[in-house]
Amino acid sequence: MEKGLISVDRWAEGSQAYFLTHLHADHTQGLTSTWTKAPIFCSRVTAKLFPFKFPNFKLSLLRVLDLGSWHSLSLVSPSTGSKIAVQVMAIDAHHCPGAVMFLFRGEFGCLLNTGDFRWEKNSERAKLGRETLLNALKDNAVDVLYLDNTYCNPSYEFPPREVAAQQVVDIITSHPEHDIIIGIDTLGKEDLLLHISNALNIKIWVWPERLQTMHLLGFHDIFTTKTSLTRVRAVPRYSFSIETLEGLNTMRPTIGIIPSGLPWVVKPLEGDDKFFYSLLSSRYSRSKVSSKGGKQNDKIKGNLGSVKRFHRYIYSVQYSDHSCYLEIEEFIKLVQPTNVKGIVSSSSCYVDPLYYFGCLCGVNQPSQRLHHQHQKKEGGDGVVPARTNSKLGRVSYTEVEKKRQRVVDLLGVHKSKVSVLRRARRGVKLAENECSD
DNA sequence: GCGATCAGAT
DNA sequence: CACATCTGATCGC
Repeated sequence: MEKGLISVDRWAEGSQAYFLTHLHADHTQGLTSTWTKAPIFCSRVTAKLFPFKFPNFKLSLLRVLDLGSWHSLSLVSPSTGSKIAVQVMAIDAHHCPGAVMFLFRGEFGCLLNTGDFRWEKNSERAKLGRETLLNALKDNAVDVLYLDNTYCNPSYEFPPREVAAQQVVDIITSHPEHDIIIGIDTLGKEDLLLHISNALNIKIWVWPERLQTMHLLGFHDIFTTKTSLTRVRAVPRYSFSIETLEGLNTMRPTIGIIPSGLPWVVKPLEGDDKFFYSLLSSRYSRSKVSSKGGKQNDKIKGNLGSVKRFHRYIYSVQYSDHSCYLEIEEFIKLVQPTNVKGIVSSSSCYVDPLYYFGCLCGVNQPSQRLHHQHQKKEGGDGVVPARTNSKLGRVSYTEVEKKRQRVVDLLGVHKSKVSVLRRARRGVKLAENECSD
């Protein structure tokens, strides 16, 4: 399939159909209320939330895809003018409300773009998703998997969300006299808040725009904007800081909980050496974290093993809407793609999924790998540009046959000119600062 | 002055 | 480091 037919979460000129996996800002940059380029395909829940984020958007351009069934669209080859039939299926991505993966098939082959996704093994919802995917893949081998590689490193381990949610509840119940604030984004982590509300039989405070979102999602009696009704408040994550907590504690005893798969980084403040540990990597988070309170802070009561209290007022709980490393591995084993490409493209921390999972993919069977590496040295045009993981001091790269290359260029990979330029600029900076590599 | 874009911070 | 998002500065009209 040629370039310029389809874009997933990319909004540059030149495609005939655009696909939106979910409504987080990093997947909609470039998309505006004045959009007229072409139809946008998304899930029903995303379509419902869409006008709230993009007021005055011309809604006739939105196309809802129901989950789990094939939809056909007919595109036109820009070069030959001939019709190209494309089928697409949206599959629950278990990320935030409305988030889906897109599975495409056509004469070009079969492509799967996960968007952002979480692939938990045991929840009922996850089992359903697994069945849907297996059924869809029954007759199709995935040529290229575009993968949410956010946590594509074995050091990223965290429990299922159900477990993490209970940890949050346990923290709250162990602070019966405290106000609680929880840092969240504009979308996502609703299940966590529902779990808290159910377990403790309380309402949860949210800020007014967030309440509107909750209402659009169909939650009507659980959330409130009246501070007096509850001691648990979900606040915007960007407003959540040590200073915020220090300030709140001058009024009432308050603790903060930050739910994230990432270890939370605290930078020491000048002249304040009371307590601060930098959790620079989850590698450390499993071993030692201690404040003046010592180990009792580390494990509060029984099941709170991965909960970190890294400040007297702040707890970090590993509640993540992205897949951990082992879940990514499970997913790749299930899909068995010929090739994998990461969709998280932030400059310096990109990990090529093939670095860890190449051996699970058709194109990198050991027997072929050596052959391809030899070819690479000769500079064949089937080479995908290499990415470096300088932290590991290793270079990872992918090799595909020419036939595959055309598919690679198709989906989810063409970036806007701006982002290319920006990345190039950052690349220059990096090169200046860390030229040792 | 306004919207779009970018750097920087949380 | 990054998650996803905000603020404030700058750019182009």
